[in-house]
Amino acid sequence: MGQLTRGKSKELSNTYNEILEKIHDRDYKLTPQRQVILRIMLEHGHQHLSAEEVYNIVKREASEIGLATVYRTLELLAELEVLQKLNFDDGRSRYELNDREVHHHHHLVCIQCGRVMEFAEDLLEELEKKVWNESKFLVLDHQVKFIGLCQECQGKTEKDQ
Amino acid sequence: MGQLTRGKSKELSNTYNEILEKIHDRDYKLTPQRQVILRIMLEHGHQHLSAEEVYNIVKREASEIGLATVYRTLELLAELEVLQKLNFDDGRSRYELNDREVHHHHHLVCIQCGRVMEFAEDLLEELEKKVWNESKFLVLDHQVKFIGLCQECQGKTEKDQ
DNA sequence: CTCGGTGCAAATCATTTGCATTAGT
DNA sequence: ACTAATGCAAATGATTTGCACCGAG
Repeated sequence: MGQLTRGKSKELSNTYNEILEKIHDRDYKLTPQRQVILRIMLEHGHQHLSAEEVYNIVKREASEIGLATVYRTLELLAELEVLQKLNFDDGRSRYELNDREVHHHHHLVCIQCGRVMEFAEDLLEELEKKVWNESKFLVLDHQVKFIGLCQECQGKTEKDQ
Repeated sequence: MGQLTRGKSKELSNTYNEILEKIHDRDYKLTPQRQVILRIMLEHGHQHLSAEEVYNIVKREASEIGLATVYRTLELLAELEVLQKLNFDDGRSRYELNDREVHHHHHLVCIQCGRVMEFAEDLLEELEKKVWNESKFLVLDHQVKFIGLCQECQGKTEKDQ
């Protein structure tokens, strides 16, 4: 949230204004719908929202935006690398803010309660380097998902259920 | 990786017969459909097949199995940890053999041509340990996906297309 | 003024499900 | 025999798309 103003900054942009600028640079139009959805994603960026969830938040907070537009806008923001599209095998895509500071983290998906937690990014650079050295695949991004049992559910499985 | 023979061995099983036994142990019926699909997955286990692709192979090689049964069987085999369910954001789930020897590897997904390559499993144990130490989340499995450009497509993007 | 963007409804498409029939055990 | 498993076909549910209208540049 600091107001950094100087510096060329990395490819990823994250402040509201930087993103608006990015939209403009790519000759996309700055519609009120896009602004609303972007604002909501900036506010709820860590919540792994699905298109429908975004749609509902919009309906509650602002007036209303067509569901199709929500889909199209989320897709657009993912293409702009503002959002990251995620899949937790619950039958719908989810989006999270691609935060420059936090970069992305790993996801811990509990098979019992379905909750998704986060785990600070770590150790992947070394692996990416290795991928490049051994296969010449140019890594632009990565997603790491751990499937298992969260602390609460570990207790449960032994006794109940 | 070594041929450990003693000990209780890990949970994963992989030979045709071991899997049949596992099906039997869990009181699932050993139907010809399940045997056919299992055989096909053992033969094409590295190909990230979708349900529909399995369905077509069945139709070509053996007689025919209902698509719904293919879905149900793949789901069953995933539950038995014989298969791993994967998602490469192409709108359908894919399945790959959960090979005990190779364990699973990371996936390199090319954003240009869509091809999916594999990369030997590595370095994740350390990270899993860290996850446990810091968050007490019990990791049972993981999936690592690298998104980027394969060697061929790196050339293309600079000139063509 | 001109297109790209939006909203709606209809279309798609993967996956799931109800149910009568079949077949492992 | 007793159920679980199968195979349809119909239902579901997320996502996409066609198209008339609207509004950002």
